[in-house]
Amino acid sequence: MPVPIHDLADIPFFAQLSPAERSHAAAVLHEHRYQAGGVIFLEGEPCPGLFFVKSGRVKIYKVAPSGREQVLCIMHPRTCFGGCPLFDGANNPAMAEALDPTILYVLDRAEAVALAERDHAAALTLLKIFSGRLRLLASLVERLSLRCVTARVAEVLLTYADERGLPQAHGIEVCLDLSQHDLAALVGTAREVVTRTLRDMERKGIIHARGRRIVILDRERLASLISSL
Amino acid sequence: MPVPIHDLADIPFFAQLSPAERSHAAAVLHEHRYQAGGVIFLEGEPCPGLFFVKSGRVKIYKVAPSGREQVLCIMHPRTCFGGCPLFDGANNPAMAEALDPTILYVLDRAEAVALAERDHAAALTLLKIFSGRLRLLASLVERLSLRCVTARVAEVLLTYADERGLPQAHGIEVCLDLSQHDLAALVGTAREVVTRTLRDMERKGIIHARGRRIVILDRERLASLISSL
DNA sequence: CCCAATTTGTGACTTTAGTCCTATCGCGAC
DNA sequence: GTCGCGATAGGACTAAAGTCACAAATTGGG
Repeated sequence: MPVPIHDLADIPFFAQLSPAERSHAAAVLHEHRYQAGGVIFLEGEPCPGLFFVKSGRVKIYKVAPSGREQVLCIMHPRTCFGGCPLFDGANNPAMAEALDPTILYVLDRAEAVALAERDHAAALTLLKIFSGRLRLLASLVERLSLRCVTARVAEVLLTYADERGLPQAHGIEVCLDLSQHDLAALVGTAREVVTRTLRDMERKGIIHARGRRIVILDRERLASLISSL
Repeated sequence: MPVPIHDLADIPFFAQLSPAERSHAAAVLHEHRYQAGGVIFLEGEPCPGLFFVKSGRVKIYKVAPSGREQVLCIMHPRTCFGGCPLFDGANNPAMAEALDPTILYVLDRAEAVALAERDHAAALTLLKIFSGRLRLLASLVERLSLRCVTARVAEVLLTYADERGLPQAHGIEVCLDLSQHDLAALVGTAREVVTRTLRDMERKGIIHARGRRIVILDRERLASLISSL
């Protein structure tokens, strides 16, 4: 399954490659499709390669024996994941699952390693990507350890509002496009606790939740919750 | 303050450089000394460069407004830290503080970036290092989110036992060389909780704690605590 | 050796968050 | 429409962890 070159241009990692490398990549990439909920890989398995999200979203997460999940990161289109096992030689550190119907481009393990070893610019790009990822995980650790559930939920809402919020009559409308189960896994708590937290915010007039769409009525108060407790 | 070249040979990052790059590094490195408790850098500051631990240990951590700390990582001799801001362009994601009297070698920000851009092997080495760091943080997130305090303490004890434990008459002796305050920050809880957890394990005959030295009496039972709750 | 400062140990209490269970809602398939 | 299923709401209870206050022990300087 060869991948059209022009489809690679909008993925930053490929955009940055030399034209020669880019067309070589296009020739060796594989396209994979998943339906929502489809498993991409499991923790502990050897990593098949470097994954790029063409469309859809991918949830990278850990699972406890009890079944509780903790999301590490949700990968959006144009981003890549699955790189760390290629360089530290170990297996997948977490699970990956499609949140939406998703199309991924996969660069085989051997091809990806060879590319990083052959192309200095590609290696530097990966270094940048990994740096950002480290920062993200560090801040996740901070939130989990040092902030209460309310603060964590508030932060997710505000982050999404800033990135994707639609200004509206009564406030900013955010569409998380996550079930409460996934939202709970994202903030590291149980589903019921998220329900209660959202209800609470609604009762206080801070947000108005209708299904997956949430309208932020009082941005100030929501922001102040981030530092609560 | 030039650094003797032979002092660099035992730091993996430098060992892997070409002799020319290594001697250039030696010429531009700065040596910094800190006493125990000395602040190396603060979260949010611009990062001055890439740090290498010659001797001593460095605690990388986040602080809450309340003063509670969460350790991300304790850096031992021969390891490096402070790299991520060099490549993602942002500021320090966390604090760094010496746990012991510590000697660091510092490669200026500009020198470090230039080295990674000039020397492909150095970039790949950093990629390996960052990969390991990502895995470490991911597992920290997992522990914080999905495991109880007892399990987290048990895991730290066993990890140290495997890395540094001295076989002894009644079990394996571990010297954490951490105050309970730092141990609490390492597992992400309050000091009192760590005290109680250790006392509990002692009462059950799993460990015997005398000051900072802990003897693991029943490895099996300690290991089984890791999956508790 | 002794004092001050830090570290450790403990009890009592509060708060937060997790669990269990049941009810209701809402959407899609048919 | 309506049946059924998964998602959401919510009440009641439990358990884990955080907090506070203070006592005891240890350590390292002088």
